[in-house]
Amino acid sequence: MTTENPSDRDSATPIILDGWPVAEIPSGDGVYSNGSRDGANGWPGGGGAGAGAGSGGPGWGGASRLLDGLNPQQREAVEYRGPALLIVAGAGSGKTSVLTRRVASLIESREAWPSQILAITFTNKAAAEMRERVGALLGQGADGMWISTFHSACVRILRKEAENFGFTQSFTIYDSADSRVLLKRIIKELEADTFGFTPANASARISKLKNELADVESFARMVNTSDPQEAMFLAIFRAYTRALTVANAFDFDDLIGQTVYLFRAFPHVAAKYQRRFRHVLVDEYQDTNHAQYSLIRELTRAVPTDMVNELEAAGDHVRNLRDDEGKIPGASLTVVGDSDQSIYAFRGADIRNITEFERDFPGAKVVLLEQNYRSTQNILSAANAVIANNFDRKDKKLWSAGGDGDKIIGFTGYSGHDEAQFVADEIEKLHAAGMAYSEIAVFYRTNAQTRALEEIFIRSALPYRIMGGTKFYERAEIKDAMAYLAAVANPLDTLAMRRILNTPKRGIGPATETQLASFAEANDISFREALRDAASLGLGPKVTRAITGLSELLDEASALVAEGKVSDVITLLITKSGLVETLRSSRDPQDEARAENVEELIAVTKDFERNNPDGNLVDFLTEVSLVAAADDLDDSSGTVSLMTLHTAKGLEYDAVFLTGVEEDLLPHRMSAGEPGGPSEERRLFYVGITRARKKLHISLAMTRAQYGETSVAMPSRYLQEIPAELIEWRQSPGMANSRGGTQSRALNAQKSRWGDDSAPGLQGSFNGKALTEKKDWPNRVTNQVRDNGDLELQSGDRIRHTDFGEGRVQQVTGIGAKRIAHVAFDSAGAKKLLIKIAPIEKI
DNA sequence: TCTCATGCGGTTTTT
DNA sequence: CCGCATGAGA
Repeated sequence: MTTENPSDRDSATPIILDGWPVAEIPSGDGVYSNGSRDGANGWPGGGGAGAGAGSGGPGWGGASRLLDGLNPQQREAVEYRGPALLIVAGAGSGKTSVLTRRVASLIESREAWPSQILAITFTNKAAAEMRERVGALLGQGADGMWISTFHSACVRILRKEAENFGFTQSFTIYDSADSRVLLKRIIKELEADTFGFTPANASARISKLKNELADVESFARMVNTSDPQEAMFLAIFRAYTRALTVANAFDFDDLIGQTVYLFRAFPHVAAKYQRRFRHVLVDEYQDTNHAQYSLIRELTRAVPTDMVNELEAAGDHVRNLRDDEGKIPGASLTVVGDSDQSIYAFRGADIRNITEFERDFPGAKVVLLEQNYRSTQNILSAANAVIANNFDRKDKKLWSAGGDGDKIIGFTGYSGHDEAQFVADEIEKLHAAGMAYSEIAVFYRTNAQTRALEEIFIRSALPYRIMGGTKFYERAEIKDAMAYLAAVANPLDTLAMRRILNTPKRGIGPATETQLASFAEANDISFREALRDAASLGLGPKVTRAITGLSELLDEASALVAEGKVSDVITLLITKSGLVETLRSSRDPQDEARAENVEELIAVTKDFERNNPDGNLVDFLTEVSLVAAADDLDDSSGTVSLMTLHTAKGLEYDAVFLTGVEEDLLPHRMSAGEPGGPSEERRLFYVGITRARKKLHISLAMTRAQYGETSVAMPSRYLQEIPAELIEWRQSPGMANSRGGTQSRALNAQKSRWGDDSAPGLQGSFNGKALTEKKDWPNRVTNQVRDNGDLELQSGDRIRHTDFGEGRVQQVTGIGAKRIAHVAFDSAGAKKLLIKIAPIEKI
């Protein structure tokens, strides 16, 4: 990930402990230990108002700077000192600002060294932003802090400590796709598919167990093995766990779970980190799962006296950290979160971690941030009204001093394309009125919804980018190239080895692969060594040559690793393996782009080298494994951003389009069965609403295409939870329906939901007839992509568009394939069209 | 062993 | 609709 700055990494890669500034604290210099200021050794018990702002005012110069422009609650959140602090931060309440200033104030007041601070965020993007903002406040003073995600913090610890429990520090990290490949093989071997197991559901179940910190052994103890299906699952879980261990690999969930295990099994290891981190801060606490919660608990545990003595005997400076009893008190914990924005329960996030924080950490202080600095009051009122429908939540109301602002704009399209056209048109209007594209975002529930949006956007020549779509690193050819690297870095990584075995095709088929695997098994050697011994397997000469050739290439590459540059290693691998060459000479036209992608990877490694001069191959692999969808958000690109509601969390835009607000989509059909499903979906809607600063658009469609079929869609139940006076419907569900023609209401339409007291114009529900009348829709958009070749247009030309009818070209801009016609249509108004693919003809 | 054709199933969100 | 698995033929 891009979040680790070089100096940060430096201290981690070699020996972590020795590099820590804390070891260099001159003894007797009590200023930097907790002991010097009020309430360190024995925290002022229980939620005391004393510790922060009031008592003994700050004696350092920069403090007021850090408090500038903060409201009283925010100030308190920055200044409070105590063992535990919960900041309940509503959407847009300035929590990042509070968090960064809190960190800065700890440093500036010399209450802590940077190295004593651990700040954990959920995404690399958030970590990067936080690091940047802390850096802006402190400059070099921020160096040495750990500001990272749960996962990268754990990787760092695990790499350092792996040898303690049977792994080597060059372990591979399996992402969810890797896990599924592995499970696929296991399920096939065990013939577990007959019990209904699939890689997806097995992986989900294992992940759930690991999030609860269960391992195979504990699971085996509680499972009912007389149930054959359960017995089978246990077998899968066993095989999976064993495969990971043998491959010297961790999956995503292991990164957290194994770190907790490490701390619990090896108290002296835990003590190092407990001693080091005196201030632990956790962002998005409502999204932590049990494993993450446990990790935090372990990290903030006190170090018992005898363990401190041990540390001291080993040469650590611990005296300043001891309390009266000689132990090192637990680190101070600050968590920030908002239970209304908890949207990851499906992934094991436990909302109780935040709702029961005060019970977990007795004496914890709670600060509430309710003033919103982001959105207009209308948007906030809608958000408040929606979220109020979730029961069992603490009442909390966002408010703004910024005025009501514009009404929310509602629109109902006849189809997903129609809806997309509305979005595109509105964006053009906003842009024409001076709003930058980069300040506009379009949200949707599922990735599948991007298709219609993309089609229309391309045609309308709207610059857009999809955040977290098919990611670069998920492409097969990139995974192939990465597998070569993984195989070199971790020779035990059988999964990677098998992946590259016949990629590119070198005549090593499944039969040979199985032979190699059983040869390895029988002789108790690794797959890698089996490759080396291929000659003794008695295979055909051609196959044997292919195998030894690959084996030698890997050897050559590992020799190169020692000399350094990752880019040289990857270059060697992808050229000598023939990976690029094969793609280049393929007659599949898509392979050309794939070859370019693989070569792009070289550029990526060079970037990495520039940013991490001391980074090695393992560091590079780690970085790549942990990059996530939300991380490559680059706001400077000047494009409209498209993303799922989940990706949207934590971001904000001037104008937001919330699309597909329909039953079965939001709330999603799949959520209906889950216990907290509908509430979580509502929170997702709430998150979407609260991303908007000034303009919020909510749209839906009457029919939606899915899996190639169109089906009738119903307005989302959440729509009617927004007070009618806050929405201005450009085209309400009722209006959209009536325009379609006859008003025969379907018998099963839910009339009561759309009673007169909700939005006006909503009474008419969708009817089944819409489908058959589809061809008459005025805004209908065909979904075939066409190519107009070198169609020449100039201003003054008349054209005909399949959807918009006839119009006159006003202007032509752009060059080549990106030529854009600005057209004034006779009835549809002004549009911009990408000439190459727009469904138009000259008349 | 590789390539092509056909049929089937699946589908939420992601560190 | 799309990707993937499966099976036949080269």
